[in-house]
Amino acid sequence: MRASAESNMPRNFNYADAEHRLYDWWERNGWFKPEVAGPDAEPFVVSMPPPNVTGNLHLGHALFGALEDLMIRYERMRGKAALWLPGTDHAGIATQLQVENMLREEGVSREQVGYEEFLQRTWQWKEEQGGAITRQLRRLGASCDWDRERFTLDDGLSTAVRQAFLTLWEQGLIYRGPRLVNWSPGLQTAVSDLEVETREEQVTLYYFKYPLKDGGHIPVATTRPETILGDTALAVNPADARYAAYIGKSAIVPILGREIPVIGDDAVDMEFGTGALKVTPAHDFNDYEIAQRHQLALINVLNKDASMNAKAGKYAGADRYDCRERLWRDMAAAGLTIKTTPYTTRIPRSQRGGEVVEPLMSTQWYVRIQPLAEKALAAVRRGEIKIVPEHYEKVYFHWLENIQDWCISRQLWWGHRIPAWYREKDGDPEGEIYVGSAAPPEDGWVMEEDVLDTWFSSGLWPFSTLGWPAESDDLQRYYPTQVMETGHDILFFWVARMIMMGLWFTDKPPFHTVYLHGLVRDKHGKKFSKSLGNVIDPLTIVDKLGADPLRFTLITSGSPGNDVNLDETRVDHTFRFINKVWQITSFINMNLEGDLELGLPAVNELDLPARWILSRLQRLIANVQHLFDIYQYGEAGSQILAFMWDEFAPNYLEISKHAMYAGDESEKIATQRVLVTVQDTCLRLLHPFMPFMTEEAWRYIPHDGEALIIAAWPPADEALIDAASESRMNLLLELVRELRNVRSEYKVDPGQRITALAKARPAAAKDLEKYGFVFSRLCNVAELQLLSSEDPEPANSVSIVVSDITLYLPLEGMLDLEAESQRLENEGKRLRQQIDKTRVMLSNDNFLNKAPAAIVQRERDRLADLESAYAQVAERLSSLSR
RNA sequence: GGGCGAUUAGCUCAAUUGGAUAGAGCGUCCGGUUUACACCCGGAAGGUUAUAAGUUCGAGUCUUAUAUCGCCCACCA
Repeated sequence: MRASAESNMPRNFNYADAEHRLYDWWERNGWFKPEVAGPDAEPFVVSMPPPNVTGNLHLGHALFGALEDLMIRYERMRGKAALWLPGTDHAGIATQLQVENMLREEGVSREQVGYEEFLQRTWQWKEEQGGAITRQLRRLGASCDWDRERFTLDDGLSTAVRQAFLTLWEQGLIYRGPRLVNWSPGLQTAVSDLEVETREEQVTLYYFKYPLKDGGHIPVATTRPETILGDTALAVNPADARYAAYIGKSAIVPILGREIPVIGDDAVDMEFGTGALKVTPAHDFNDYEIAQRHQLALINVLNKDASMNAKAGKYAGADRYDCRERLWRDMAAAGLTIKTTPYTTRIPRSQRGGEVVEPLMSTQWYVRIQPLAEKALAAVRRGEIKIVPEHYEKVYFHWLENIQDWCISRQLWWGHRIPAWYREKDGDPEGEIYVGSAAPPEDGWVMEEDVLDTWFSSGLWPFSTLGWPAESDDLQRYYPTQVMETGHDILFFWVARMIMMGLWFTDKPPFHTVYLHGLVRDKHGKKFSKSLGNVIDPLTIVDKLGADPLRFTLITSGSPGNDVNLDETRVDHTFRFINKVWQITSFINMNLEGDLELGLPAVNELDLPARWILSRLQRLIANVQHLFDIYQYGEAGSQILAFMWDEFAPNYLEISKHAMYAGDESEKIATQRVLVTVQDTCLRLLHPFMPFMTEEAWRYIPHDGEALIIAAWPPADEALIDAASESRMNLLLELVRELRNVRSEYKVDPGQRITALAKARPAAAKDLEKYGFVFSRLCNVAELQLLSSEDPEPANSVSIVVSDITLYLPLEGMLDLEAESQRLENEGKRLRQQIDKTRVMLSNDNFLNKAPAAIVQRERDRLADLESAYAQVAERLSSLSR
């Protein structure tokens, strides 16, 4: 078919104008929707990791946006029903904190405004702020199906959450009970193990005397003296000769005077501290286990805000740290203290807010996770789900093999209320529990106030967003999804839980591949932080340079699973690459007139440069395809860039000017068709990386189809791979390189058109004769004259030797015989070294027998070339010295 | 204490069935208003691929050890 291109192409790509225009155009035409591919198309579905609904776009979002949009656009071009399903997360703690901060600025607390009002304010905040993150994703070019956008607290997802909870409850996999939990005193909620981060910190280790009832004492060390008030035993190792005799005796809790037993337990490390351990089961996980073994009492001495409670005696009401100081002073006064030493240990802090978390007894809801974990382990072990990069599978296995029951209740207001009701029985207000999708009809039932961990709803995301538990059309067509692309930091939080819940509720792996990306850091590998002042706002980059440069840079700056260090000079460089692609398009555009037949001329109508560039193009397509298949998008992008910037633009474009300006009509058209084909292919390959510029540029070359976004992904055409043309052309390009080099070395005025004389064997001579214009275009050689082998060597010339070709550049007046001899000698030495090396290799029987034939042949060819070149250099040297 | 990853040019990074002279960008130096592009073009310098041993015809790539850095997991008070 024939097609024409739009004319009047602007000199530069105006991203600011084009980005909005194109995005609207794409969306208006329904091209983000999977339906564009037709009902029989194979689906390709990615569930977007839902960002915090009130969040703002940061580079982490930009990275996942760039990667997922790349995958989606690629599969869309391959004809799949590509669905990128977007959405946002209510993000329980994070959002609640934001609203609480807002209230604090108004001078009120959450408790003061009350539950109903607080929820209303939070919804209002969500409505006001909730659009920001999705608007920002649009600016990146994210081709999501916005009609299918979901929110973890919307009605459908709330139904899914209740259904999941009820099912697990009915299966006996949810239980409620008092346990020691990680308690966040500031947030006043339980948090899961995963939400606690421990970091080494400098603290004090307090040594003191634990008085014994019968007199004397046992020395003990602790980092948290206030927990002494909750001690219910003193433990020593039965094998410890110092203390074994005291087992069975009683000790007296300092200040409080409570009597507690001295017990023996292997868990006590004789080497550490004093070798004796105070046991506080209500405030220490380790002690809790000891208490279970010895049936010790639990005494909780902390309130929910981490102040001391009535059990702490005279310290009741004091903050935990005040109590620590006061108690220590009092103990010192009583002669019970020994010493304090500085000590480095890991302190547990809340991931949100960073306050020190306290182990505290409280009643919480748990998921008995073992059965779910086993399915999730099996799915990855059997290869039904693959993790990229693969080494994360080990991490995944280790976590799931050692998984603890999941505390799913949170004492927050913003979230999914746990569908449970309590009724008073025998004086216990929670004596009866009812779990169901709605309140029981009778009077007297009070709904559970706790909400579910945000990750409970996120865990259902791949199928809840498609309509589950209803057997909706979308669920049938688009579930299971294909790739889960997300950060490795939420492998446990989210990915593992999606796998567990997906397998449990739908009996299918929710996706077949997990692609993990790393953290985006600054150019020196430092985490972005406000205090360091190194934060880079992706939208500032988008405003300044456009979305395409940011996307391409993020994708090509790292490899899967590894952190991405973002160097802003690379964004600038990509910006220039985008301009380069635009300029190539512009060149082609201005060298077309009217219609052009699309596709390539017959191979026998193609000249050497055309065969060469098309062969290179096919190799590029094949490489990119392979790299996409193994998720190496960064390398794929770099290869496209290298092809366009280092081969197509500087060489083929320049060479094509010959046919374009000096060729006959058929040469001209053939060349135009090659140019258009190569550029069309490159734009298609680049589209998933930089959708805006490529879409806009595509309009300016003749093309078939309405839009690049829905154009077909190019297949590699093996028939066009032409190794012979590549090596013939490489010879010419190598000569060009050498020529430029010599010109530069001899400081020949770049504007000066020089003459070159050549001696070559017949085959190469033919190419030199026919394609002499290559030298004219690429290194300003006005004329290339072929000499016969009988011709004398031109006097006063510099010579260039490549393979079996010698070029002579008569540089009258510039030639320094001494320097030229030196140059040739160096060249000869270099060749000699390589010849020796290659000969050694080729005389090694092991190499000849074991290396693949193609490799051996390559070395033989290389040796022939090197020897031929060496002979010419040697001859040239001897004639210079005559 | 266990596990994982990284270590390549001054800086930031590539190099995926092991195969030619280890590539880019930024920075540095030299030279250019060549009608697609100064958001450009040409040239140059810069590397014992952390160290040591091993496997192999051949190692940046595979194995082992060491060093340094980073991350994850774990109940030494």
